[in-house]
Amino acid sequence: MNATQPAAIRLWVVEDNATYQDALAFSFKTSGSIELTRQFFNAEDARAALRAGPPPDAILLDVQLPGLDGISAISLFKAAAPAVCIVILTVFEDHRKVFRALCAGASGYLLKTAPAERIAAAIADAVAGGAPMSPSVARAVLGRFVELAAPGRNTYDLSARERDVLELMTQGLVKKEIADRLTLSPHTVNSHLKNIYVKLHVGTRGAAVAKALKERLV
Amino acid sequence: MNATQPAAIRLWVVEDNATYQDALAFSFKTSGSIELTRQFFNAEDARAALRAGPPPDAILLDVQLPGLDGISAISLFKAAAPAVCIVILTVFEDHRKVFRALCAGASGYLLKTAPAERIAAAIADAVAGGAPMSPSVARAVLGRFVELAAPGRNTYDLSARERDVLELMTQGLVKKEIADRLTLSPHTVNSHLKNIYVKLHVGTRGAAVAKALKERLV
DNA sequence: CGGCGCATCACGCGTTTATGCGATTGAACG
DNA sequence: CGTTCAATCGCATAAACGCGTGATGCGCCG
Repeated sequence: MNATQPAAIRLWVVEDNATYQDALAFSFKTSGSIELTRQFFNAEDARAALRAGPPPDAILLDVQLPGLDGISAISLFKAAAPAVCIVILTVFEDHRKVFRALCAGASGYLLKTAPAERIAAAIADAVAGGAPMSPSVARAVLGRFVELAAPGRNTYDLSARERDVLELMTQGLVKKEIADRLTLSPHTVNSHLKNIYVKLHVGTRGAAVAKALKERLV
Repeated sequence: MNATQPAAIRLWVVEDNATYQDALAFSFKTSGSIELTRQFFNAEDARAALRAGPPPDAILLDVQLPGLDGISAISLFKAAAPAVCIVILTVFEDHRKVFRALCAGASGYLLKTAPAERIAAAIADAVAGGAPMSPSVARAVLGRFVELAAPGRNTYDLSARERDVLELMTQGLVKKEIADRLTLSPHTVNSHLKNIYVKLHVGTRGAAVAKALKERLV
């Protein structure tokens, strides 16, 4: 399909290595879908530019920078331009750094070992709502994710309906609201609550909510 | 570089839709780097084969299957062949399902909207140690990851004492118990509770506990 | 078929909570 | 030195809650 070409992605690059900057600029020139509108050699300048004028669609950001480091820069960039997609491009694969960058608001994390086409594709991916990462980075994130998100093994034999009720409890709803949300009588919700309390071995709403969230029952 | 061609990835596919199976088989035939060695139409047969013989390098697994569903199958596959890379390929984008699949041991998660080349690339990626995901899935995982890994920076200006009370609330204690634990009058606890509710913008104990735990305030 | 678990609904009682209205103290800050 | 604010305590009331004790219908399974 040769649809009308979509507007090119306006990209800024923040990278202190001039040679690498040039290489990137060259590869984007041939890519077509990405328009490299500005280049910076440190994060401060990029930040100032963000605050001064219209933001780009995406920023390709190195971590190792003179002065303000890349990871700290992420939050600042996001504060100045919340909608901008920040993709990290670095040689560092240190997991701590990776996680901090992502938590600070980065949309993607690439290693400089990635081929040029992959970098262009990743930027497009990030702007389109994805989260491009180099394979090893993705695997590390996934590993940590599983560690954090793995549901507790204790299911406490809650029925499906009881889980529904429990979930709404964790959203702070009161009995009547739960009843309305599930189209039930408040009496029925009462029954479910009682059963939940018995199964979770708790006696109060707060304890039930706490147990549910701590043990990831919902 | 035309190095000697690496050994093709031995792949099994578990997918109940015969037409889609054929389409996949065709696309892999043209890909070259992937050798589709076995095809199954349900998870039970695949599991039996895994237990019986040598495992493949990767398994492409649908979620919606007759009988044993794909997500439950992941753990079983992993138990039978820990080294195998499991890549989910499904139409479902339900986040709960995605997270459960990844926690169960899947290495990747693709939507069936992905183009054929992307699927082949993803399998190679997974075998090479990556974690291929469709953009929207990756973003959802990243979002949840940040939620879990990033301590909530919202402190809501809670005072030290209020945090004490909040923490005890998250342990399921009632007002009187909190008072005893902190050697306070129940009236004082009452005051703290009121202030906490105001600062957290909630109106009930359950909501306060939920917010505290979800946003890592304690 | 007959039990069993689940979901649904119902009532009542005593307790806890949420939320008004206060007050006094003491530390912090300009 | 006066103001501010957290921390402590007091009280009253209406609403929500916890908990016991029911009942009815439905589907499943041996």
